[in-house]
Amino acid sequence: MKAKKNTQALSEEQFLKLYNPEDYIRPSVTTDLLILGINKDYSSLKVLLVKRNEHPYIDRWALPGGFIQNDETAYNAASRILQSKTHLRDVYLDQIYTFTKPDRDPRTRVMSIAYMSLVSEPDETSSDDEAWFNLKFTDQSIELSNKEKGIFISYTLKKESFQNGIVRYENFTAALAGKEGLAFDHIEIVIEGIKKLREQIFYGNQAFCLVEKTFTLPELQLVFELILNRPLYKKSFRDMVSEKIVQTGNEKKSKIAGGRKSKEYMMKEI
Amino acid sequence: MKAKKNTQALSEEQFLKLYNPEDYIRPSVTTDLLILGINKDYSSLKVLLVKRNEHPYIDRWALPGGFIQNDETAYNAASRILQSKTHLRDVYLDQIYTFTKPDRDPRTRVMSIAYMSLVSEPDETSSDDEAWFNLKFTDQSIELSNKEKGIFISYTLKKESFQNGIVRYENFTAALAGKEGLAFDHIEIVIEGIKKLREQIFYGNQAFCLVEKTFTLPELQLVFELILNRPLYKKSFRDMVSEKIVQTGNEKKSKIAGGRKSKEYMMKEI
DNA sequence: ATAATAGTGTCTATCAGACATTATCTG
DNA sequence: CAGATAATGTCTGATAGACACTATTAT
Repeated sequence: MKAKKNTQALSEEQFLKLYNPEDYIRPSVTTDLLILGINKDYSSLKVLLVKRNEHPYIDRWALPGGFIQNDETAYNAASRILQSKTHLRDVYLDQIYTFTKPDRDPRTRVMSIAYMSLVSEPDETSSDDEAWFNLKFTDQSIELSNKEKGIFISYTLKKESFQNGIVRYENFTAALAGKEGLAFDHIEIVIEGIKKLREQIFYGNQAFCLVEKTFTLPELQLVFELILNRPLYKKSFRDMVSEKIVQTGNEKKSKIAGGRKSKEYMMKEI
Repeated sequence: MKAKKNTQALSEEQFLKLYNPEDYIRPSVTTDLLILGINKDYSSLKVLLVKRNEHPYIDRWALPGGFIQNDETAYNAASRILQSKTHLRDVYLDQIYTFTKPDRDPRTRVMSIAYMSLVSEPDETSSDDEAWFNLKFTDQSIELSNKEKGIFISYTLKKESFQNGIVRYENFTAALAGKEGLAFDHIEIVIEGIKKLREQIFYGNQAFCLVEKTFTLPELQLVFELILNRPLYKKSFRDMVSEKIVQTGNEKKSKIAGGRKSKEYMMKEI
């Protein structure tokens, strides 16, 4: 089969020798990471942002990201960047979507393959150009805030109806509400990532990535509620997760004064 | 804000002038299309394949695809390629996944942003290098066949368990069973596309893209069953779709002799 | 009439939503 | 004990699975 000639009577070997990648458009390709975690006191969803120290969008906050190297898959690149930021291994990491608007980067054509990572116990990195932000995602707005740095990034959301063939989508469109927003189109990555996580959280086991190895059901429920941004009924929630978990035998004291001890659980190994 | 200088004391304007895209890795980026349709007699799921007339994988069947041009989004490129193949407009077209293995193309680094399109009434294109193939996707195998051309492409599937952080995936891995398979990693695109379609079919309206504007419920049920590759209970199915459809008032005769006439339906406009 | 297909009726098990009750802990 | 939190009980309504039955057509 290798001997097969093409229309110019070239074998595959000859063809590959003559092939010049410069004949085709070659954009830069990056991967950007939506790294999510939960506050230690389960009061807020958190997202890791970095402050850009270079043009374009210099001094703006952005999702961590970087160019994909020659010998890497997009996943490998995302994994490398994730490790350089969090020093964590074997962490949940999944492709969200690929963003390709021609003008999304003013330098040159840059496409971005976005990944989402879910980590437990975000350690309090306290560098100047890297920080965990509180993330609040409602039907009306997205707010990213960091109290220590006094930064409050805010977008208002409009639900817009898109038509794809005969299928109608309800999609969020973000409009910057405050003075300065995230760099590039990173707010769209946040939106797509949260949307995907909300779709999957009931069927997959993503929530278990955001709690510690052992957890109580009130804690796990808070994780679900933070992601979905709505309260869940305690009994229904417990019924729903009951066959995914197993008791450790231990009990945990509630963080706040008063109240009964919680039973401790682990994810059930199949 | 434009006046802000970077570490080399360059303004954004100066920086962009000096910025050289050649300093970074720039792969070629294509989009490949999984274009699905249903046989006129609702007996088989169909996929549009093209025969490659150039190295690499010359003479192999492949998903239609092409390079993304300078001024296009990936969606625009997919839409352009789709129209050149099917001459259809306003058709369902959605991003599936981006494939980035460094060696997936022997020419050079080529990433592919895969899209899925759903069309009704595949017209019988009967050219030498473009044809609709029957697609059968079971838990054990994927078979792509075209009787007129005497082509039967077959892969056996293994369910493999992948671990992503704490989340375990059941994923299909394809191994070529026949003599020649699809070009490149296109079988993976088929797998990812069908997987995504199966996940969405009950919640979205994708099935309506595969039938004609008016349809009967036995027809619509066949579409679901072909995609899911399992039988559905008639009554449950009808209850499930009942609030998405509306009667036209017409009746349609069954294609085969004998049997009661079916009522005709349309998708309900919201 | 018979076979084939279309369309309904109904029972069951499951499960999310909703709310009430019991259990346990701190001060 | 009061107040707070954890855990469980129970009712309802919706729905998927399963099967049975009725209705309409062609031969």
